[in-house]
Amino acid sequence: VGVDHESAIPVYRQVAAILAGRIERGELAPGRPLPSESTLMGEYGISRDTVRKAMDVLRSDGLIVTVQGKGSFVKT
Amino acid sequence: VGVDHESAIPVYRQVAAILAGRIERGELAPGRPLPSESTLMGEYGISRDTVRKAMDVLRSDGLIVTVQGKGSFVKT
DNA sequence: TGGGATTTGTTCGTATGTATC
DNA sequence: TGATACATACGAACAAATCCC
Repeated sequence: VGVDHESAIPVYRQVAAILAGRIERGELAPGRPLPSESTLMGEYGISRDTVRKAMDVLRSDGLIVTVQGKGSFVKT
Repeated sequence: VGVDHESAIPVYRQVAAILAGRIERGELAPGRPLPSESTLMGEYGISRDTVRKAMDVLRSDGLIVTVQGKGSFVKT
């Protein structure tokens, strides 16, 4: 599963949708950490800024919580 | 020798070039430790993030090796 | 055995600038 | 004009490895 830089859908929304799907399917279970920003940058070949924007969406949707120095976690 | 924050050359690349020069001249000899990240932060008035980016360059160029808890050393 | 100091490793928080569309 | 995306740079917090006493 990758991102499409040609798509009309912004990359950060594509990544947010991908991660939301992984959460919905339980692939990323409640309480578990998401991949780090650095890992996601590598996985999808995108900048940290874009990763963070995707995380902002998930946080706004109440799917994750983020802790400085620790990581982002699927909401329980 | 200092860094120029106004230069078009990123600070981390300037620092990498400075350290590379010190290695080339033998001022930092093979096997010897480089100054710690903390020391370099003070010497050049830059953040740890920037110091580490400079180290990344030197490591990629095969000039140094880094060991957690010990330091970075000029490659022998 | 244990604890403290030092050092590097990893993570998120924030701001600025540039380029593109 | 505004949204998107990348790069740079500074902070801050926590973790892990090493060393020494």
